[in-house]
Amino acid sequence: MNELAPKYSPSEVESKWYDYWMRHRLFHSEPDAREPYCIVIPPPNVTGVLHMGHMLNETIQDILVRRARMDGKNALWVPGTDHAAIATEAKVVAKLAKEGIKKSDLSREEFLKHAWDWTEKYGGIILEQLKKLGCSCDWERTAFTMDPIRSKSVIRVFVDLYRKGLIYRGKRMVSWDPKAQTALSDIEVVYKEEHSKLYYLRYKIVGEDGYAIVATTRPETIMGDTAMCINPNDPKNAHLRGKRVIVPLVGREIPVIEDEYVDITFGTGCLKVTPAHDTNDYMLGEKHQLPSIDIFNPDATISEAAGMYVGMDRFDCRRQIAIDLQEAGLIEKVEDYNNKVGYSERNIDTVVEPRLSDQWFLKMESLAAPALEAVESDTVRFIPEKYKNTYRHWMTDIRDWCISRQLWWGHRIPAYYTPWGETIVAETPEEALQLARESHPEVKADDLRQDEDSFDTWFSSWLWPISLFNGILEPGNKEISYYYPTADLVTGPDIIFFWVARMIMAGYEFTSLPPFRNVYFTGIVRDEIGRKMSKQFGNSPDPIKLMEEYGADGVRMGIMLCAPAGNDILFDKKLCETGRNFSNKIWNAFRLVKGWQVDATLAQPATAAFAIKWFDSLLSQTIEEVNDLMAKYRLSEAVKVLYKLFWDEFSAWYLELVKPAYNTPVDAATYRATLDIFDSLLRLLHPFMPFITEELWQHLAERTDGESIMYAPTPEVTAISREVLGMMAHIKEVVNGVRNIRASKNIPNKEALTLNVLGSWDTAEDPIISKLAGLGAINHNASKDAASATFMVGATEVNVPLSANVNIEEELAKLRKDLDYYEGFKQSVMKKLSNERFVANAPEAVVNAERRKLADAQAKIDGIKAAIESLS
RNA sequence: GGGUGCUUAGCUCAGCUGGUUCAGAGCAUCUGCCUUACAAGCAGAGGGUCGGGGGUUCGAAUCCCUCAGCACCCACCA
Repeated sequence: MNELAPKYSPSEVESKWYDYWMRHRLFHSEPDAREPYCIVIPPPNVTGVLHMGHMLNETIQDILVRRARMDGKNALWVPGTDHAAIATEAKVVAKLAKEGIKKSDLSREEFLKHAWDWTEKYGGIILEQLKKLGCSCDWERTAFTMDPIRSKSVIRVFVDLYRKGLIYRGKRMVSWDPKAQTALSDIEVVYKEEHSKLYYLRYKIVGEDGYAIVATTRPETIMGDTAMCINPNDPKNAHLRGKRVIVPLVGREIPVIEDEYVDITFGTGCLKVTPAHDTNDYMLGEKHQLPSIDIFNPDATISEAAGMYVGMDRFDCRRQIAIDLQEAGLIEKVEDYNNKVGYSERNIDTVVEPRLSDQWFLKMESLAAPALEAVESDTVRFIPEKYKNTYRHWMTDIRDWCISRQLWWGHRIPAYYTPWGETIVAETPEEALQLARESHPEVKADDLRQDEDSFDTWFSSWLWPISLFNGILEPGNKEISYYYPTADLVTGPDIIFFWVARMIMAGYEFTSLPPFRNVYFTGIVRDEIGRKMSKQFGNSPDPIKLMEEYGADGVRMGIMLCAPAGNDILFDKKLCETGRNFSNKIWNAFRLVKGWQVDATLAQPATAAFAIKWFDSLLSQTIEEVNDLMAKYRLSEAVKVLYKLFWDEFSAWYLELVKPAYNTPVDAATYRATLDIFDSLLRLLHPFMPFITEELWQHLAERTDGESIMYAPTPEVTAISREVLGMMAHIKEVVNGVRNIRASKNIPNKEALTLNVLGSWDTAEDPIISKLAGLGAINHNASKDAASATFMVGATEVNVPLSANVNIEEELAKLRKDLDYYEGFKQSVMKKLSNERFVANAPEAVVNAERRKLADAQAKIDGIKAAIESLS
């Protein structure tokens, strides 16, 4: 085994084992008698590539799935991708533009052909990347939100909701993305604070000399003004009542209306009303029956209806109109102003425009009620809990969901318009035709016109946990009955409304059950200076390169070491280095053990027997701790605990204790026990570091083809001996004392030292201490050696006689410093104990602990004093 | 404007139910070691009045109030 290289190189190992797992279908799950454990992947965009956010997410999911599998559950992780309507369509449009093709020149079918080509070419790249990371997804179940089952599910759900009366179509003011030229839902608008200008415009009062001054941030919309509004309770504008004013530059006469909506304190208290381009103005327009002039084209250039600046971009128009107004003397003043501007979530450089259009909506109120209750009652548990508040807030004030998009890439809305103006919603054109013929038997298929719009991406992904098991089309089938509700959902808090909330609603609406039991919200991955990682900043390291550099296990460790649930994580490559170093540590510990020669005739040394007893206790204790942390989803802490166990306890203490001298064999019992311990450690680590653990596990025992550590059970807690743990703590204290002396006096490890104990302890510890501290002898109840270095173990003084000259002053100074510390400590304890109220009120155990502290401190002080005396 | 978090060592953060596992970890720094498992390593060391102030309590990093700073989410005020 010593032919193993001194450095672990992950690359071949990783691909070898992934192939092995795949070949033996070890990720595959079918319903059986075991308890199910299921996670559905938050489907990444089909044409996306892996970024650090995914790395975090998928690593966590894989840890949970692998752990559940080793806990004996029938674990299933279902992978898949999302068609990502706007994002993908935008990519395809951009690609076509490069080739000189405009979307508007293509038919719907032609465009979709391009989009599918694109999907086939780039789709699934991200899934291959997940394999590199070690994700144990059941690839035989890979799904796509636009594959036949998922598509049919979406259509069926729409028809169902329509027939339940929860869907309506209407002309509404919606947020419009002028670049993608589609409507958006409210939550797809991202507001950003911006420095802008507040223009004070002069509206001439008809029949008078004066002007009414209106403050606006959007002077380019004046062509759409159809009224000016004042507050009826505003004395300073009372003179405008019933008057008419003239829109500057435009010259149109508009009425002055009154409405309490207007804020008297803002600007001049006069508001220009542009019903076509502002949500509030739209409401005012409806209320006061004002005409509406839509001055924008769908791409937000100025339309014919504006009558001027036609064809100009809205922002160019704003600049130009400001100049023209200035020249015409129609600007009173311009102020700096900060306001919030809405951007399109998917085209983040595009300012959305409120726009009146026909859209499809889903009524949310009845859907929200059970979904809210589920989270409030912890039927669906949020981790961390703080997101319950966010969720409640949104759910109690939920607005109807605009589900139609003016896109081609997506599920086309199954609504058919008849020549006589009826709307028929049906799953297929055939069904629609049949329904149409009930009233008009003569109607032909060509007479029905299908709605051009498609669905919001989230209108398909909200069904994901159900549709993956075909639970919409075949409710109650074997798979959905077994795997659903799924166990855990792992996702980012940024899509709590987009996805999580809606899945819960869909769960109750279509299955009467929650879609999952627990939602683990990860943090947002940021770079080392706190910026969100994104392509725009170019601050996201390429995960594939990271894995090449540090190994998938190293990267997984790196990201988990800094990923507490719900807190943002500042990712630093250095953590992957820590992860890689850890892999190497495991590798080398293994090299050591496998390099030992075994001599079956040898008796087991007491040192080794003790070490095994101690480590078994420690292992059990740690398993308990890790179980608890895993149950609380504190994965990051679990990882740290295991890291410490392997590195600090197993490698630095245990292996040093059982290690035979160079070129001497080890006894069989110790060897066996060490392999067993190694086996337990590998199993504990496997969910976090699947590759290296599988690689080393194969060397521990013979195994048949197809066996894997993946299915080795999580180690169980056996006996924990407080006594042995206590002994080891004492041993470490003595050893550390000696090592400290060696370090400060520059004594090489090879030089054997003698220990004079001015007192005694269990001599069973002595061989262990000697081995670890490099001692020649330990003398109990010894007397003081004049030339020696001193340290305290508890209240017992320990001397190390030194051949070299001892600096008495230095020793004394050290002891006096210790003395000061313990005197101070004793004072504080005494103060506590002399406080009657403390003694009366504190629990007895606490008081007793304080008394013990006092006694210990006193003993220590006496010991130190004696030491000082003997030196002076 | 409303809400939710955060502030602990130079940096990034743990610290769950107040009390000897309460002042911790990793990284960084410093010292000494290429000691045949590992320099991607080993053995040591230094470093913090737990953001400020107040309160509750026998006892506060931990609970409450308040101030300051930061972050995020939600909200139609031009």
